Amino acid sequence: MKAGTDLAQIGSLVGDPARANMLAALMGGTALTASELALEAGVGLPTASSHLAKLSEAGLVDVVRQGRHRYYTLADHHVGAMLENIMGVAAKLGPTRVLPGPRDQAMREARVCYDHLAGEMGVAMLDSFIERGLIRLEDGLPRLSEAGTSFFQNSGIDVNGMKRKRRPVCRTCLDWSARRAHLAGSLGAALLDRIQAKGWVRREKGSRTIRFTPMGRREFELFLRD
Amino acid sequence: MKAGTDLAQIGSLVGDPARANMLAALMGGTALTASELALEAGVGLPTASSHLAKLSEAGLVDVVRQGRHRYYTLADHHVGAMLENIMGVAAKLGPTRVLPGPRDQAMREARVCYDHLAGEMGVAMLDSFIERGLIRLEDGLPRLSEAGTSFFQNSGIDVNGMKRKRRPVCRTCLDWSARRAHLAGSLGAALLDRIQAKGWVRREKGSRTIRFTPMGRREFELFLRD
DNA sequence: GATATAGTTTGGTTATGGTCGAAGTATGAA
DNA sequence: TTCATACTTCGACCATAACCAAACTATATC
Repeated sequence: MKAGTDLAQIGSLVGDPARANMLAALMGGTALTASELALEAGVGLPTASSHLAKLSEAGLVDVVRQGRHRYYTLADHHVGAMLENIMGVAAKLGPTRVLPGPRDQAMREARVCYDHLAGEMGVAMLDSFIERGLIRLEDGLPRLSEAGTSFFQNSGIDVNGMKRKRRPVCRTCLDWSARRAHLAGSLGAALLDRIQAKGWVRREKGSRTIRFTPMGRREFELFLRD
Repeated sequence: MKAGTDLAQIGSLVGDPARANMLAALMGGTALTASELALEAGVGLPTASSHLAKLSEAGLVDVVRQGRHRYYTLADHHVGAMLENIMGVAAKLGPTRVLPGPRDQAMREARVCYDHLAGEMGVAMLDSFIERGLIRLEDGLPRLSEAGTSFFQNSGIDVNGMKRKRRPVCRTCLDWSARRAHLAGSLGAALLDRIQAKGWVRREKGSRTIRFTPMGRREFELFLRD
C-alpha cells in the first residue's frame, strides 16, 4: 500500500511525456537551462517551468541559479541509474524493435550514462581495469586496488582527493544494452571527462550517443592495453 | 526524444496509484487474481480489469488463465528489479522518513524481492556464499563455482538442471535498504523456496515482509556457516 | 438444465493535470 | 534609468483517463 504510493509518485513524475523528455535529455549529463529543456520537451516555457518545479520539489533534479539562468541536472547517480533501468525494461518490452537502426547501434557502442561512459566501450573499459588488477570486486562492489590508485593518480586523476568526498569513487552500473557492468562513480566520471578533454570522441548534440573518432578509438584501445 | 517516449510509457503505467499498488502487491512474487488485485488497489473490479489489461498489453505482467480465474504475475525479474529500483529512489527522496517504523524495520531485515530473498538476510546470504567460495564474482557478475555447484546440488537444488534453462542461475540485485547486492536468478528463487518450505519463515499476508521464526533464524544462520 | 462466481465490455460522469497567454519578478546590459 | 533576457506565477481552457453501474461472457457447481 505504502510501497504502491511511493511507486506511483515517481512513476507519475516520469510518466508525463514532457518530463520524461527532460529527464532523458539530462541523462546526457550536461546541465541544461529551463529554456533548453522546454525546447527539448517540446512545450512552452511556462509549462516547462511548472514541470521543473515538480521534478525539483520531488528531488529528482537539482537546480543551481547562475545569473539569470537556472541550470538543471539530475539530482544524483541513483536517479540516473533508475532511468537507465526503466529504459532497459522499455527496450526489452518495447513495440517489437526488430532491427536496431544504425543510430541505436552507435548508442549501444558508446553513450553517456549521466556522467560516465556506458555501452560496449564502457563495459570493455571496466573489464580491462579488472583484468589488470586496478579495480577489484568485493561483494559485488568495485574497489580501487593500490595498483589502481597509483595508476590513476599517475594518469592525472586526483583519486586521493576523491576518496575524501562523499561520493563513492568506484561504482558499477548495469548496462542495459550489454547487460554487463560498466564503471560509474567519481572515477567513472573523471575518466569520461578525460576522454572528452583529449578529443577522443565527438558528442552528438542533443543525444547521449558519443562517437569515437578513428584516432580516439586507437588511443582508447591503447589506454586499455596500457 | 525517442528515449523520453519510452520512459514516459513505462512511467505512466507505474504512475497510476491503482496500478502501482497492484505492481507492488505482485512484487511479493505470488500470483494474484484480478479480484485480489482490485482489492489490493482499492478499486472496483471493472477498473482493475482495465488496468490489468493495460499492464498486460504493455508486457509488464503476465496472465495465465486457470478455470474462471486469471492469475497475474510480474512478467519477469527485470520488471521486479526495475520496481525495486524505483522504490529505492523513492525511499531516498521520500518525504523525510525520519524513523523507519518497526514494520519497515522488519522489511529491511527480510523481504521477498519478486521471487528471491532480499534485505539484510539476503545480503548476508550472498556474502556467506562468496566468502565460502561457492559463488565467485567475475566482471561484477556472480558465477557458481564448482564447489558451489556440488554444494547446492547436494542440498537438493537441481543446479545442473537450471544451467540448461534460459534464466541465469546467479544474478545480483541491488538491495535498496542495505545498498548491497543480494542473490537473485533461479538459484536465488530456489533458495527462497526452500527457506519457505522448511518453515523457517512466516509470510505476512499482503506484504512482502517475511519474518524468520526464532528456530528458522537459528537454522538459517547454521546454513550460512555450514 | 439452473444458479453462482470470475472477469470483461460498454457507456457515461467526473476531475486531475497539462497546456498556453498574459502579467509579474529578477538579473544583466546599455 | 531603461531595455532585454530568463524565468515564474496566475488564470482559464481542455483532453485524457480513472472511475463505476449495468449488461454481458465464460467457467464451475448443484
